[in-house]
Amino acid sequence: MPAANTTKNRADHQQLAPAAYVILGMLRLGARSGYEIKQNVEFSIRFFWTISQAQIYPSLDRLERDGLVRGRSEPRGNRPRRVYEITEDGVAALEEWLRRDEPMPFELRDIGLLKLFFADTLSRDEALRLLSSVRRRSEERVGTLRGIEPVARIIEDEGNMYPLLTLHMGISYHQAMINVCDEFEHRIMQSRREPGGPRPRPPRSG
Amino acid sequence: MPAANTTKNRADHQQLAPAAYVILGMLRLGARSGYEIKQNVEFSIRFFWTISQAQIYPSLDRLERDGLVRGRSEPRGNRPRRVYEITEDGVAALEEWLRRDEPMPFELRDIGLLKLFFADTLSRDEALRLLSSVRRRSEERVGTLRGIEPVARIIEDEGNMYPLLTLHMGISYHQAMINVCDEFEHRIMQSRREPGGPRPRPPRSG
DNA sequence: TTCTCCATGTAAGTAGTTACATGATTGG
DNA sequence: CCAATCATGTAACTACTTACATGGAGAA
Repeated sequence: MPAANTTKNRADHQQLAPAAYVILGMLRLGARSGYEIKQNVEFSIRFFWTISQAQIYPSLDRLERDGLVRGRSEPRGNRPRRVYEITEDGVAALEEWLRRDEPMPFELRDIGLLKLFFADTLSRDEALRLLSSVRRRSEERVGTLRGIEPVARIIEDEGNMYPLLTLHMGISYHQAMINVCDEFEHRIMQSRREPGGPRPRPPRSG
Repeated sequence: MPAANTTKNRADHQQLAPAAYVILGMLRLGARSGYEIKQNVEFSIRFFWTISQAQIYPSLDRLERDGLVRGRSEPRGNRPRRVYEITEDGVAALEEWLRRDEPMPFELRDIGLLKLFFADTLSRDEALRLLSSVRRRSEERVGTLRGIEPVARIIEDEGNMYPLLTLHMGISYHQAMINVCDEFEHRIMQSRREPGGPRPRPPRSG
């Protein structure tokens, strides 16, 4: 057999960086320029995936070299502009990725939960203030997500139903967080004795 | 007045990296060595915050220089070991951080949701397979989290109730994701006509 | 004219991880 | 005696962001 891939021959279904699949996916959904890809990302997946402008253009170049996208210059007046479309190979690569059975880590970095975890150091009222700011944050997030819903319904009418599903996931789990906050707040408020509340004794002392 | 802070004098409540607050918080909760801090992180906050071993030791050094922790050598037999405790200044820094009113971004990077978002490219059955793997992932997560609950209750009995709260948040929002998956699956299964299902027409063609 | 949007490109920085290295202790 | 655990340290890498730079088009 010929010495096919030495190190990083990515043309033949070697796996790409996640950002590359995002680009392929957005092109398939109708985005055309690097700029539009970034817009779409900001309007849709940014709640569970981000991609910076600086990644997009080099990534598009590479995808074109690999034959997964096809680009052509289409200036707007005098302003340079390059539009892309996904190739058959690109669709194949995208679908292969979607089908691929690989671990899908759920990576969360949440300063809110982090602070909350350590909130026992604070007085009860201070801790409750922190809790309520975490709740508010989720309420706001639910608000923005609900604002996006009409657009997602349009996308659905165009034959893509999964964007709406992921939107519902976002709404639901932030709603769940709100509910837990509320429950906890009520429990605490009921067991209210001394206003302000004493700090708990330090751990490992009893 | 004396020329106090030139650039990075962090002793006087300049803000630290999140990792530093994690270390302070874990010390307050009873962790002692760098090793124990890492263990505790893995057993508790890793679901919404991670910290690699390589960060811990340099960070402890710096905290000690700043007077926020106090360390002393306490070897186990011949094996070197350095134990730390949080100082009053350290507690103050920790509490200042907890009280600080700053934006608390909810940063999620989730390949599962990302794939799901683009799932309309797949056939219906393939998409449903993907959906069910996302659901399974959350089910497993709920399982592990429930497994931790008894420990969190012990922590609560020791006077720290917020770790249990953050644990409940994790359980609740994964449960919420499971529910959304189930609902969607049922809706799809009901509207089943042709087995396998046709691919949706590409967008922007009508 | 000025502002915002469209549109691309890149240099520099950094926060973080992976990987490796070392070695003592404990339990089976 | 072997494996797992305890315990620390650091070099190298890399993925990613921030920041800066450029400039045309269209609207107010």
